[in-house]
Amino acid sequence: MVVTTPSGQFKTSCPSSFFFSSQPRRLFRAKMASSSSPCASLSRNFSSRRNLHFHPSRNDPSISTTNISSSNLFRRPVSIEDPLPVICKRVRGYLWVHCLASVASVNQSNPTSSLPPLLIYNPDNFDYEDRKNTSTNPEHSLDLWRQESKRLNQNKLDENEKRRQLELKTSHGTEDSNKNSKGSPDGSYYVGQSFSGSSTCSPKLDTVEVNGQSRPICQPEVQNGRSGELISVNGRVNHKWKINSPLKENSNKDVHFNGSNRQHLETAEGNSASKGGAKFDGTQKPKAISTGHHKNLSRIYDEVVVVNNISDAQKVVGLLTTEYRDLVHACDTEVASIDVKKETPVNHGEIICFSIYSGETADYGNGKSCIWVDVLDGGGRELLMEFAPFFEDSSIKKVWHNYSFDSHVIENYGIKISGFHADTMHMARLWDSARRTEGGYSLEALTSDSRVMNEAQSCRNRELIGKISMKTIFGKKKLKRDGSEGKLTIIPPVEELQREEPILWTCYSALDSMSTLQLFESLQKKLEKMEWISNGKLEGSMFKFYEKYWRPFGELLVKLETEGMLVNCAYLAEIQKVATREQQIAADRFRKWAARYCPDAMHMNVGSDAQLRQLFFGGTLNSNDPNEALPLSRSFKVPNTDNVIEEGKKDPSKFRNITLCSLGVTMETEIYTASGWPSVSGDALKTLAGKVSSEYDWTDDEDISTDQKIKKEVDDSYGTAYEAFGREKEGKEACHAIAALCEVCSIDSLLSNFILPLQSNNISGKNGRIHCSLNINTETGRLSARRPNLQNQPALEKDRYKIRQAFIAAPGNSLIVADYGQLELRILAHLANCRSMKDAFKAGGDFHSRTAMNMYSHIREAVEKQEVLLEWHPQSSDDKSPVPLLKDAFGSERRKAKMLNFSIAYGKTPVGLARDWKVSVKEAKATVNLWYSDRKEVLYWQKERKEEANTIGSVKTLLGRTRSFPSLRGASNSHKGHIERAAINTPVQGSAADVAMCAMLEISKNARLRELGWKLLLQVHDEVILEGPAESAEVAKAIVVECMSKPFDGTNILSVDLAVDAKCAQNWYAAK
DNA sequence: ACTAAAAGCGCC
DNA sequence: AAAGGGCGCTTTTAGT
Repeated sequence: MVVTTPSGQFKTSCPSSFFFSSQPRRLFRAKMASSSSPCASLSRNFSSRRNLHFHPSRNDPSISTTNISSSNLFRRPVSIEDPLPVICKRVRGYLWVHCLASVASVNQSNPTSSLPPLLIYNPDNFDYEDRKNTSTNPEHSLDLWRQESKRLNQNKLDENEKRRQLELKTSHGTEDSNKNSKGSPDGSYYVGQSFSGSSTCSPKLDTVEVNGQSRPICQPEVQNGRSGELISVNGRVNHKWKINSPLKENSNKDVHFNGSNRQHLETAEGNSASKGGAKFDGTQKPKAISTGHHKNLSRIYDEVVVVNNISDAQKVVGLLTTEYRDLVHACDTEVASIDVKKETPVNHGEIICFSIYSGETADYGNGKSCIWVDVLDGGGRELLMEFAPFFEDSSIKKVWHNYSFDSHVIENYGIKISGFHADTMHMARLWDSARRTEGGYSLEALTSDSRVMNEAQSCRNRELIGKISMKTIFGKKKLKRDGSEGKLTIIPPVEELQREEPILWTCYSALDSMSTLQLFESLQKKLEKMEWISNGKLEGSMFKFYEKYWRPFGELLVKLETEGMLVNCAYLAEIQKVATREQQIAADRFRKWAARYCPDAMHMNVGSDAQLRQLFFGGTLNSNDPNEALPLSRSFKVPNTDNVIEEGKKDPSKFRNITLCSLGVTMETEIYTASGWPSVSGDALKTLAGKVSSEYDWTDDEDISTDQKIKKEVDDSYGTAYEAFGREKEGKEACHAIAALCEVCSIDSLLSNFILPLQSNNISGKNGRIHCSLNINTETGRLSARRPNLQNQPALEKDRYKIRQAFIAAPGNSLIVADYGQLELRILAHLANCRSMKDAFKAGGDFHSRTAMNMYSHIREAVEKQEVLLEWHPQSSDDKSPVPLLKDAFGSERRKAKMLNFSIAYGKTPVGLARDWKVSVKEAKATVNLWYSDRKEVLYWQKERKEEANTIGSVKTLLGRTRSFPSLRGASNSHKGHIERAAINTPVQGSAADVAMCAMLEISKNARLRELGWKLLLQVHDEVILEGPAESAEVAKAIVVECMSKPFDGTNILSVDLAVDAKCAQNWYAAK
């Protein structure tokens, strides 16, 4: 897409989202590149970079259509109600906007004839003259657009309906409608909502693998590492480390999974027999196996019963459900057609095979003990369904490694798994929560660790204990051009392996379930040897803990994931428009200002830290190493937005260099990054800007009211940039400009972290519900959420676009959002048995005010004399308290008290507080002492925990989970400090997690809630969200509050009450 | 072309 | 000598 002016020259500053600007001034035309895309209904791309400049993408490989992974996309269906057919994606920071070709295309020879003018508007540059000259007008073309999208949408719906019908007829799979026949080269063809997930078994039509980047085999128990050496620089703590990320360490480092993993089941029902037969008819010999691994692995084959036809399946299922029904069975699936890094397994992924291992005593034929079922080619679905009686039998014990994933994938076939017995990943976490830095929790890492496996019972293949990674077995070094081996390891797609290397693949896959069972046995023994002390009482072994809590909890979490949260995508699309517009305005403000000092700043990427750092702090020394300094000016490669033709070149190149110099004044900063460079974080920028508005328009002073408002602002609301720029108008302008920059950054963050990804298809299943994965994978026992992380959605005050409003209840339903009040502080009061805190909680009311009162005698006196009130609950809107409230009269004291309440549980030091409060360390220390003076028990308890960590090397939570600190020995002092703070915090945070877990179990156990149809959807540490019929919302709310207040089998074992606040509403925002 | 590191930011 | 715990995710940039 090329953006031109009427004269044919390229223009910049054409924001992407100004479809309906209220004050358009110039119309930009879009020139349609002739497209060979099969999806002619889409235009080429409009592109805009993160700095929201439009630029032509003609010859730009970085934004060419071919290298865009479809998974980068978010798509919006063209609906009748919402006719803007926008398909955006982010590629290396650039926002792409696709528009319908019929609308966006333009006749090149006569540009005015066919371009609908509303495509993209820029309010600053709209040319009224131009508009007059065109025969089209925005209103008219909007109608055209609506008609066109309606028509297209209808076509797609019809097509989809046909397909669905077809799928209902054919019982499994569909014809490969692969990437060649669908979609444009970038995979960005139109997909309506109804397109995805229309059949659990069907190939996903809305995704196309472009680069084969995705990981085809799915064991998403592996995740990024986090932990390591702590370094801190100028008052900032940073975790600088590289710790074994199991994923990278074991399987994915330098591994390239070749080819598409988007292929799927073939139709060919008739092939079933021949294919299956050909594979394992006994005439085929294993391929020559050279490596030791392969040799060992192939021995597994003697243990494996290959099931690839119905009658064999019936035979083994018969054994599983009768003779061997009382054994513990380990199960594992292998799944294709899913990108586990980006997609939820709910309504995604296809099983190509699975294995069941019941221990060596089982005999499924010829003495073979492991079942391996081929469900890839032909008849696979029927074969899988034969196993439903086994999977669905609640009395048959099944063990999994990362149950969540396998459960979802199997449930995609309509099988409701029951009989969950254990998840070895959770057991391993319970046994040792510190493996993140010691190998992780992947099946491979666990089963290859003799410390984990030494309790496994001996088995015939003793030397084979342990999973072997795909990389080890199937990885091949990619050959370089000269024939030598490259660094990159290539692994073919799993379907290919299953077809091309059937024996090795069978062994690999069967080994997973065999390893899982052995791992289970070993971990069970280990947990049985661990004492379980809950709230000071010996309760038995930690395996009992597992059975009582984490087994049902693990199962519950899967249910939550399956439910998912309903998201209002139309709303998100709306706020996206608003956010993009506001970001654009702010970005323009900043850029115009910056260009006065450094012309090239007009074209800079305000999303680039390096460029900002150069602009503001060019020449500044590195605070770690005074021998290093930022250069005075530096050149950056930016996309050639303006198609500037550089010297000696004919055509404009894709990129060009801009030179950023510093602004010419010395900016002071106290905030540095870990590596010693000046920070350009939001905090740092806000220090420069001060608390001033970003609205200031310094280019024209016509807006008097704004001007007056500015004048009223006192000087001290300006930040440090005011002084740096000479304390005059220039200084003020600098502050306003930097404030605008802050706004750009924060809006950008909201957009790219929340608004855009929430609209993506790959994290939602059918029905527009988002299914994040909830993991028990933290050191403290808290949950974490991924894909997407629903636990960090913007909270009330900061949620300027009310993103939580997008999380809604289904029609006729309502949400209940219930959260604990000061859960961690209550836990601390209980654990430390702190009189003062417990009294304050017993008294109720505003805890922080009460803390302030207890800290400061003058406040206490004021309260006693009834000069101020601790709290006031107005009965009506004009009901005012007779005397001032404490939080108003003694605001700063209460703020300090509140800050301390939260900080002390985390182990914050006086130095840190002094920095936050901008007071001396001495003063901060005095305040901290004031806090402790009334809470000696807390001080003592914290000291105990530190000693416990130092002597025993571990601490415990309320319900008796242990967190150990293996890295304690040989730790540096700063590392030791970190461990001690963690030792203080873990019992608090971990016990709070225990309470939240119990509350969820209590809620899920509640028969009444179940009858009423209420279901848990999500947990955010001290908050749970449920959805159910609106008519029973109030009843359900009361039950939820009851469950949460008495979460331990209907009682509260704590010595403090648990305060619960609950609300019902249609969306998450309203319910808080 | 792919990856890792660094920086930053969202939540409780 | 530094100085708040626990997470997940995105982006840019540099290195291979």
